[in-house]
Amino acid sequence: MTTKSDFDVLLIAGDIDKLVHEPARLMLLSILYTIDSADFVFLQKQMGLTRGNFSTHMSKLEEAHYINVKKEFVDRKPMTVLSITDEGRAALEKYRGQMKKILAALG
Amino acid sequence: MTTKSDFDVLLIAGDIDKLVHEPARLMLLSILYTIDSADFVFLQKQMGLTRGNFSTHMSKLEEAHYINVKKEFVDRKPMTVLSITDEGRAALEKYRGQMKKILAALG
DNA sequence: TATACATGTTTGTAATGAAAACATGTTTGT
DNA sequence: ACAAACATGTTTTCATTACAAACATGTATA
Repeated sequence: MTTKSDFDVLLIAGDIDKLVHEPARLMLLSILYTIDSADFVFLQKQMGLTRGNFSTHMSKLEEAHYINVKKEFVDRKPMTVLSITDEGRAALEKYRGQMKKILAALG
Repeated sequence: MTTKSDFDVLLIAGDIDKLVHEPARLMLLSILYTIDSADFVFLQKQMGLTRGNFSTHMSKLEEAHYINVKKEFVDRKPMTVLSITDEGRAALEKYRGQMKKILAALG
């Protein structure tokens, strides 16, 4: 018989995607998951992050292909538009599944 | 009227307790939440961490008073027993509540 | 009595998150 | 027209952190 402790499900915490797990990025990815796309300044202000901090988190998600970053000009000013990718959706859904299991195991 | 976006609940991700949120510690705290107490070697092996890594995570949770660490001798060998504190339980429950809201907002 | 074993801790290091400083261009004020 | 303020992001710098290797201590064994 396989030894299956009552907490074995909790071990999946070790497989969590840290790129998604980090709070600021979880927030950003979740927002984009619900509203599909939004611009840099709007998101940065809503989330209460500095521009620098937001920028680095954005870049990491972009490098992972979890979001798309499109740069355009509006009223002669630069505007950066973020949108979630299919890969990003999949990653967040996987994360959600893992976290749900963990939370469920806590009763 | 207060501007309440449909993703406002996701902003609570910024208030998450990072001490609990870190995967290895979330795992450890969750295990102790379900089985109350266990020893160092058992936990370290189950969790698949090196002793050094486990030791530092343990210490951080101890410093935060989320767990108790008791050292004794068994068969003339040192044994370290970890147990969750009320404060630790409260922290994990708060964390669970926050994460549940976030996950729920994702549909 | 040395060699291996067992249990943790401390130290060294690479990665990370956060904000300040910087770069680039635009609008405003005089 | 020209400087100062504003707007949008990026790059750099810094402190913290997660991780594992090395270390310390004691025990069992050959």
